[in-house]
Amino acid sequence: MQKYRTHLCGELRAQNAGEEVTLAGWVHRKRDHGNLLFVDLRDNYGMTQCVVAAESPCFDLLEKVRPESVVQITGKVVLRDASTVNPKMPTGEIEVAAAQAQVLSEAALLPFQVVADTDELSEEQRLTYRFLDLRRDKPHANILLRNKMVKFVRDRMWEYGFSEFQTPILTSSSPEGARDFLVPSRLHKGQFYALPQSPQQFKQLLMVSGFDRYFQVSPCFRDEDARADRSPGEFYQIDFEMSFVHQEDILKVGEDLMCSLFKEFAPQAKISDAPFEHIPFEQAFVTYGTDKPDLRNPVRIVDVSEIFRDSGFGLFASQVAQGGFVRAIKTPQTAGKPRSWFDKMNAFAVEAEMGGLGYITLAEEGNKGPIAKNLDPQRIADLIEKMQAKVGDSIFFICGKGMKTAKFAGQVRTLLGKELDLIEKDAYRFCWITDFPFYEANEVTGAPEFSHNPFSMPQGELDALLNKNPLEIKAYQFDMVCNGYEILSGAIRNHRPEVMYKAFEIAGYGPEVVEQKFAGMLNAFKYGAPPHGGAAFGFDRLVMLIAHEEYIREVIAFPLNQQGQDLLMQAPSEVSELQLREAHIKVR
RNA sequence: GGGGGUGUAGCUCAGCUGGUUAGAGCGUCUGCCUGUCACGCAGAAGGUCGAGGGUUCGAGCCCCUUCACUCCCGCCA
Repeated sequence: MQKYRTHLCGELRAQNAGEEVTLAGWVHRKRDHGNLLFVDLRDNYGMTQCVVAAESPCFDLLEKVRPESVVQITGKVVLRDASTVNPKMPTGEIEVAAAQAQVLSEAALLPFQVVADTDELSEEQRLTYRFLDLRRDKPHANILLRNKMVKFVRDRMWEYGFSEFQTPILTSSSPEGARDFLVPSRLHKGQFYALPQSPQQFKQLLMVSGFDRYFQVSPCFRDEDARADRSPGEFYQIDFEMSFVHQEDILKVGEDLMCSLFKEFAPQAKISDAPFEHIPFEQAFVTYGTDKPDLRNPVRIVDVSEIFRDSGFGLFASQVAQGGFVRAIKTPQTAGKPRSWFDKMNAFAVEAEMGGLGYITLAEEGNKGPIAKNLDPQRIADLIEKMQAKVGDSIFFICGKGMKTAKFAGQVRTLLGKELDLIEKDAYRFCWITDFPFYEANEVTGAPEFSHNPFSMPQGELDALLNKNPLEIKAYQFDMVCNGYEILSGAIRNHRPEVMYKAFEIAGYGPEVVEQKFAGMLNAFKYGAPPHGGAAFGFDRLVMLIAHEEYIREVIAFPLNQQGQDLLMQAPSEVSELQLREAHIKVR
């Protein structure tokens, strides 16, 4: 039987001239000169121009065939004249003189132009016809990039001595965290499986089983609303877990993996050297106003509350006296900005319902701005010293209480970085956020409750739980952040039942709750569990960063839309009465 | 659940202060064209202005309701 193709569409070069070849692919573009026709034939690997003379037996067929049809073309490779060489195409030195052609699959009229490089298509169009969208250069390249990255990561993990596992997709509802996707059980009326939010408990059980180092490219399911950097429904993690390790051993693996991955796939970019900076969680909210700082932005936030304590500037002084704080942001060479620019910054604060954004500008002829008039010279001098500010700089002030104000300072930092074009270009800047609080106070009652992850080990272990103020206990828990995205979350796990009981007791749960919620794991820990810990990278986000995409759906072949629907497969959809009956489901 | 934006030809969009027959580019179709590579030239077809209601002599434009998509907040151990 004749082969569909002898060569790929990106393959032919000048040295193939004279060979008879057969290509198969999609009709990318046609240029019809009446008695001479050019057909660009495209496949996964590239594009080749086929030239069809009026005398060719396949002229009529190719002249009529629609774009995006799949055709097979046989002919001789011919060198192009110097004047008709196309230096933009890798195959531009040659063309195939079509002698025979066959339409393998005729394309209907297209809903949109697949090859148009100017029009931005709507998300809805693209996802409804995702198979066409994925033929386009950039989406196609993104998926291939993802494919290479997953192989790279897998190879590295194997080199590091990790074993690869598969863990169940049909499992039980997890006690904390996001909303579960539920799957009704046919055999057990009224009972449900849940899709895993992560393989958390399974990977810990594998450690108890003695496998030492686990990893998985693992699908995770969370029934929460979408964001630009958060795909609805499902996503993939590079999940790993290690036995007999301390926190720094896990960090080392994460750093090595990221440094090698980003050097491989973003060789031109500037990349943080390992070890990455460690920023304690609470410090992150002071200096950056967020727990996922973009370190490409050089702007920093400084606490200057003490300078305003008991000062003549009543508004700030009274906030400080009431337990609030004043945070300052220095911006270089902004004193010359027009008044309107400072007004714009202030308007941002007003819109965020933060009152306003006071500032001082340090100019030769004297300090200006609303704050300068109300603060005595000594305090201004202290401020300038603390901020290491100089003539030409401005200092912005954020004053208030609590997390809301801290986060607002972070928004101002981001705005100023963008506004003044200070964000470092072509760079990936990594850091660790460490020392997450183990408990946080309930907003209403003030009682301690788990702030993040009840699986993680409190720093100081049982001793800390017994002797410290719960709200001051930190966890061996950490995130990795790159360019403002949280790309990893991990922890040293709590593998001691007695510590777990105590940790839950402080959060207000009796032993029966621990036994009920973590039956499997707790039972396993009673029979000899190694100290262990691990982490998981958000793989889609890594691809997104390297592909320079703003939206995570750009690196997922078949993403759900924002409403969690698959427009192509029409999911979710209604099911038959029989299916419902077997699943013991009655739809109201 | 809340807030913002968008919705006009197959696609991407314009449409002024409410005023004649709703436009452009691309695509499609027809004709012409032997060196293009986003080929070119000439012509044609193509519209429930998201839907419903209202105001008005008159609505793509104003008002109300509603739907869809999208971005953000909530949510995401």
